[in-house]
Amino acid sequence: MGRASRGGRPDDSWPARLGRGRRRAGPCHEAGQSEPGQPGTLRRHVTRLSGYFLPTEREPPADAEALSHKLMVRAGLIRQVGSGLWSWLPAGWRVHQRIVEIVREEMNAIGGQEMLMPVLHPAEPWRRSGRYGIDELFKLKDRRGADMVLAMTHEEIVTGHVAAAVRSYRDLPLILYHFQVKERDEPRPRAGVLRTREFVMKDSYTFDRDADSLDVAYQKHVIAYDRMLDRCGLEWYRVESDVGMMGGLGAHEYMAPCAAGENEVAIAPGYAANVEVATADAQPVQLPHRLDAPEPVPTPGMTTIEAVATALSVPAGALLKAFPVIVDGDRMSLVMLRGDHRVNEVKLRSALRADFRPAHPDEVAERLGPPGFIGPVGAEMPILLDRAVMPGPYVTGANAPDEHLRGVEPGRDFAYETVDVRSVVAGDTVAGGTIRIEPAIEVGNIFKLGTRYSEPLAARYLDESGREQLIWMGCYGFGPARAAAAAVEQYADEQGISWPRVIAPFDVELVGLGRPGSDERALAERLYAELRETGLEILYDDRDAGPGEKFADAELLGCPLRLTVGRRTIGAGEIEVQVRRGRESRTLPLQGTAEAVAELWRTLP
RNA sequence: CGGGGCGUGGCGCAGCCUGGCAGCGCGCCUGCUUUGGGAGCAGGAGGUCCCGGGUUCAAAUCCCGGCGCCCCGACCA
Repeated sequence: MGRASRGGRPDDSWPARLGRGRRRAGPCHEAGQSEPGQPGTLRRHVTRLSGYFLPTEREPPADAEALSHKLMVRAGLIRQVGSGLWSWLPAGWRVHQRIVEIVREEMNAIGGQEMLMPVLHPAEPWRRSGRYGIDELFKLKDRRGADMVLAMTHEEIVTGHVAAAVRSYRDLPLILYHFQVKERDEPRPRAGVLRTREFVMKDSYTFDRDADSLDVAYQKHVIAYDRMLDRCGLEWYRVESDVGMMGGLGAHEYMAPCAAGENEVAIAPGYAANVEVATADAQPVQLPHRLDAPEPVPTPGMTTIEAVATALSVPAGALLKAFPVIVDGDRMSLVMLRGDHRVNEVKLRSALRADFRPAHPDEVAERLGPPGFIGPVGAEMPILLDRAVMPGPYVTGANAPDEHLRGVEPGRDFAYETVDVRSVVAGDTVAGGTIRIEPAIEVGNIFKLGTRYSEPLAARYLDESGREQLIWMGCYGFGPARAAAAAVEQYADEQGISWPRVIAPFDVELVGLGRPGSDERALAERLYAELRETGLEILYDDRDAGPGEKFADAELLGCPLRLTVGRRTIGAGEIEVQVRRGRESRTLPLQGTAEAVAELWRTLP
């Protein structure tokens, strides 16, 4: 890699920049024309808007809903090719590549070794790992009829390489990663680049001797991910997440809160978890007085919590909701939770340590009673009681038509096992702190795989005593496109995008007003040359267009600084600089403008 | 996979119900004017009306079939 000098960089804390000595695969083109830099210095971009492919639109596409979708299309960053399939136009790709470069640096910093694996795979390793049946996996045949797949991740392949090459504990640990396109036949692509069928992902894989060593690799990724998210300028949370169908030993997701997010995150001081797995203390509920024994009450036609609670003048939380499930296809269990709570199927699945489905109405009728009136008293099946149900008298179904029971007390009136299977809600508490729930987009995840892949793919090594051992693995994903979209969502305003400065397509947009050939334009040209000397990346709006159009386009694209060269200020020996975030303007003296701009840029968020 | 909606010039849309010259705004091209918040005047280019079939003297419009795209839900190693 031609690691060019970074002399003259305005920010040495950010060593690598787009467009410099990149030699990786992928369609990363230099933007605009290039001018030869001085020997040993950066190759600088000469990017004049008059010749740059940045098709902005005044109106968002009619079918766009999410803010990032609308703005990224309007700003000329992305264009749609098909459902969940997007092209990145030059300015958009610059953003993407800046994020990629940050991720690459942080991966290298923890000892990651970059490589590249193909997108097209033979089906065989996927059959071996047991993932060939996944619906989201694109499957195809080659001309000879051999089954092929388009990779959604690369566990099978990378594990195969390691299995073939690693013999000894001395070959471990390893951190291998690549940036590669992933293909997923998503049931429903949505929201621009937020959920697509094809996207670039950084995925890394760690290979270790044992669980403790895997912990170390995992912890390295926590550090790297924390840093890359910070550097990208995103607001983010690292949250506990579900280990999913793959099983696994632990997992976290990196979530960027934003309105278009598809996930819900429960956040309290010192706590953050995906709502799918979040645990919290429920808000208390006022229970009625106790009874010596359950007492039937007529509830004709009242099959909902609301109807029964209203009729009996008790809060919904004073009822117990019964959720009958069929576990592993045959056994029925009854899950009981407070009437004002909802079953969390992800948590229930892990509590059961088995797959389940809700029981059908006829199964309910046969084993318990009429649906809408079922309860735990007299039920001959395992009863799982959510831990938010405090001791006391509750109203439950009576397993008889049009009848409920009141004064039902867990333990006295039915036996149970305690589980934690409810979805937390805003207002619950964790260690005294109140939970709020925010939508968020998952930009990265880290996952302890254990031996999930090393076993079927026979990735083993010999330990010090010559015994064969399975390799312990972890996998770690990061989506630059989602990070970019999340940044758009988090910082956009009425005028458009407002990039964090390190991932902006350009550092500065220079707007030359006046007619081509005017004094302003001559000054703008001179300033353009000076600015480039500072190492900043400049987009120069040299179009023959009105000021309104130029300002609007600049604010839509969202570069952190906008310089305006116009008659109004040059008479006073000044030029105007606008900070995009907040849109506040100030003037800088014409003398030493470029250095002052670089100085200002360094202070931006 | 269930529900809803849409497909007409580059973008946003009207026209469809009630069949009869394919329109509007923005953008684009040329000229002149204009140059600190999407400017004005004049002239101009650009459309297999998603595709196929049917009905009809005549289909963007009615009928049948298909394809594509969006939204909600389900789903999302």
